[in-house]
Amino acid sequence: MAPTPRQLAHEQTMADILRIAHRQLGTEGSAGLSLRAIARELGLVSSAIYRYVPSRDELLTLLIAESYNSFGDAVQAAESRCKRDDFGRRWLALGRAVRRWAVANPAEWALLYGSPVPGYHAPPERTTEAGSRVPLLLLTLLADADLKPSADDPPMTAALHRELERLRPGLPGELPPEVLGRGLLAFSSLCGLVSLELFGQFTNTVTQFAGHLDHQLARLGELMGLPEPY
Amino acid sequence: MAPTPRQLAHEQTMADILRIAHRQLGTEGSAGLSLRAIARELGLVSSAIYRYVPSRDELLTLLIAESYNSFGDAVQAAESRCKRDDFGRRWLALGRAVRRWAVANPAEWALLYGSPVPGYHAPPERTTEAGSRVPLLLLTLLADADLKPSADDPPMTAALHRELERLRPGLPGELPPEVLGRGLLAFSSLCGLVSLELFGQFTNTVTQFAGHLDHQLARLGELMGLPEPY
DNA sequence: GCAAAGCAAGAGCACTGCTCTCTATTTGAG
DNA sequence: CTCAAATAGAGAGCAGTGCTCTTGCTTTGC
Repeated sequence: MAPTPRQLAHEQTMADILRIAHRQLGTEGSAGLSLRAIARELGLVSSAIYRYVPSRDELLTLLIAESYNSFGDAVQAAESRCKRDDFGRRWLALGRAVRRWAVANPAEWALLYGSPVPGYHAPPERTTEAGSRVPLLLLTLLADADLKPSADDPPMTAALHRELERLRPGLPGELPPEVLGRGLLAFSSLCGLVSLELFGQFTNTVTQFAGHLDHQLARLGELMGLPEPY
Repeated sequence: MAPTPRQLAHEQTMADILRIAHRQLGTEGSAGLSLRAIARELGLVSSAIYRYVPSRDELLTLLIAESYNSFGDAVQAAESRCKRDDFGRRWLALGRAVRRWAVANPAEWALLYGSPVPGYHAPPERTTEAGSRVPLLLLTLLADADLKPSADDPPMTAALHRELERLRPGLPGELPPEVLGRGLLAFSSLCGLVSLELFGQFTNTVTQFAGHLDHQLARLGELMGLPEPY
């Protein structure tokens, strides 16, 4: 069962392709991702690249899955370093890690949370699981915190509840819909904050106050009912 | 000073180009925007299109500016139909209008608030003004509401304050930084909500609870300190 | 040892943005 | 009214893209 030299070479080339693709993504953006350019850089003729990657769309799917996991790893690592019962700090660490990863990998962030690549739609069965990792971290945190919905919060439909259960039959199922709604709002807000900073609406403006991300995270934590981590 | 037939024809062709470009944007996405396809549809040879549009990037800039104004018009119209002193309702109307426009023009929304078109960066002098219209509506609303910052809110740097004054020396200059921070947070959240719904993260999940956009808007309004519009 | 599988090369198709030259038409000034 | 200048369009062409097909060469596994 030892891998043959040929298999090793194949894996190596495959890794090279992904490495170059990630770099291209950073310099040229998702639409500038060119199979021919990758082949050229590898010293291959353009058609040979199709021995490794069946199509450009497939390469994009690979990059998306890889990025989702890199993103999930980074956020999970940061969040898991906090004391489990310090819910405010866990949220703060999560938010900071999200932004840190996005700033370090802007092209990948655009791939995951920006507008979809035109003409291409990622096959859900290969991306939703990895893509749900970070949202699930937040939902787990909310379940751990065992928050009570405020009395005057209007209840949400059970449809969303079921959708989340289908996604992961574990902890989130026990979340009251109101808490869940606030959690998803906080996550959307976080994505919006990071995207506006990265994609440069307002030029400096948002960049400025995103430097004060901690304040915004505190406000969102308060919105979710989490205790201040100070 | 009467426009010659030639000028009229030129304007007509120009309008046709933009119309077709918008349609292409909707069906193919921003990267699928093809000058050659537009020329073909107009019955022109591919090179003739450059009599009207100097380059593909320039066409994108035109589309962006047009979209920003269409967006600003829609939101402004909705917001201005509210009683001026009903601040909660003005926010609700603004948020609903933002989502309504985005759902009606998803490709344009992606152009404005999605990831930037790769290899292209919009010249700020031609887009930031139109792009600031909707954020300014919210800032004006906050200034009108004359909100007091909560005592325990940490102050933000004056740099952001100055940036906003430079942008529009009018009302926003009088906003306390804390109120401004909460307003920008609410706007970012709104963008995040709409983007997550449109770009299909979570598939149905977010779509579900974005149907309950009013609840989320109420939470954000509460976060800004606006009164409930009920 | 040899057939089978796998890798790479090369040519080629259809498409893109964009530039160049050339022609027919319209315009505006004398 | 005339005639040069400005303009719209046509056509060819360059460099790039994704992708397919056929053709060799090399390694693999029986």
